[in-house]
Amino acid sequence: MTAVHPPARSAGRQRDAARTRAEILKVATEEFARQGYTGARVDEIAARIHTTKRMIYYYFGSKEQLFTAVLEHAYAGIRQQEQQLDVEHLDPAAAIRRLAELTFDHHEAHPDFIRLVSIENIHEAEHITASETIGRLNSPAIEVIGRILDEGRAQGVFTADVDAVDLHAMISAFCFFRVANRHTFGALFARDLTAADRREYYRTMLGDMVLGYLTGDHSG
Amino acid sequence: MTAVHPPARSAGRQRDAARTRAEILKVATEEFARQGYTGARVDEIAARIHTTKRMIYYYFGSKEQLFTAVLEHAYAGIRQQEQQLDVEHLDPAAAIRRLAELTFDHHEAHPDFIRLVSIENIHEAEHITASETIGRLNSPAIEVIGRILDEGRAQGVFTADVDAVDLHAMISAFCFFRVANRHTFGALFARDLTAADRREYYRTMLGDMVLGYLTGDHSG
DNA sequence: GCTGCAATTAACTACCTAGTGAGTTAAGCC
DNA sequence: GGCTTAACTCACTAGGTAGTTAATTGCAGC
Repeated sequence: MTAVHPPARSAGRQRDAARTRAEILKVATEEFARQGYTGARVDEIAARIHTTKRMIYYYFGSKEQLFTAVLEHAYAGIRQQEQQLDVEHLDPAAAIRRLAELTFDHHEAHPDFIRLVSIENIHEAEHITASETIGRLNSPAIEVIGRILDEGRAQGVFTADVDAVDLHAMISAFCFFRVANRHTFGALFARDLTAADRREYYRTMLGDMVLGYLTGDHSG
Repeated sequence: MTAVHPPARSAGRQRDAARTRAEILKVATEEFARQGYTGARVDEIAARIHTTKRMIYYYFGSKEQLFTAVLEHAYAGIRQQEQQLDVEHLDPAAAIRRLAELTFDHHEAHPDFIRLVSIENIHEAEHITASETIGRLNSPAIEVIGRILDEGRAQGVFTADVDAVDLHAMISAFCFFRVANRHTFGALFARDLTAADRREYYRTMLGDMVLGYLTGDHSG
């Protein structure tokens, strides 16, 4: 908490541990998201924020630990956003649709997060698994979905045999695929899943899909 | 000379261009799927089939071209399998469910393909885009879905405003996510999306979801 | 059995890359 | 001002890494 930052000195950066650490984390997030874990270069991260590679090892210990810190930070951001979910004042169908749309918007707004998750899956979630903090965070979204499902079933509008985690998977699958696989899908089928003028269409499609499932006929 | 080496004509593998090329492609597929494009090692691919790195450059020119060849080969395999789709003798609802289930089964049976597609998306589909052959292959699945949709609408059972490509995206999203993201999803929500004893449940869920969407109420 | 060429081998190059050893400088404290 | 230490810099290592040069060998056609 430096009250006054004197103007930058000619040689070397100002000494500000918190800022340096935060900058490393931010640029590392971009680099890992862009290049993948193996493709990211520690030197490049250092160069982009005008520090040295040595500082990265000073603060994070290793490339692996840096990547783990990046993932932890990214997931913490998501969970924080989920805390602000406010859909339970709606009727169950509207609440689920709204929640799905918020997931949809979130994925679209954070493509780098999507890339990080894809990359972490290529590595079979080894960093997340090793992380102390990520697993402990429980997901507000799951709890919200659980309560909406209970209410919807109590009212008799939801007929599907599904729990909150699997419904979350269904919603995430649609939102994630649309962003993560847009490049290959676009190349193969000549359709841009993230085109601005189709955005509302897909948002509605998602809600219709989830509600179609929850309220549909399940006799076979 | 090499009295110590009893079998084989002492030094070197047998000369068989087709076999060598095929082996390179097969092992390269595994390596790229496991390690990602940047993480894969040309030396390692060569070592695993007891040839030299030079042969890889002899047959494929560069690491990038090798990866492109791997993608081309993988996609060709898929399209070939799609040729054998035989669902149009069923009524539209059953046909769509069956087709979705075949996609589901295919994704589950080919996790390495899923990984390759994830990896190629990290690279923004640059290799697929550069490929001469992949784009030309048109997708039998899209055409089959298109005909089923037409028939379903003609019969009045399908009400959703969707075309074949977007419906294919919906089905793929569910199947792809379940395999591709199973590691992070499992670590975060303690649920194994690919557990054998939940397989039928998810298969049914997919069909219910797609048919719930196609036959559901779309008034909002 | 010789010859031309495709297939294969081995030994390189030139650069990259994660990680480190060890010293230097600024800031807070007395 | 002098001391302490966190924050920072610089130069280095040791092993990897894609790609190459050039020589060799087996096989098909003659």
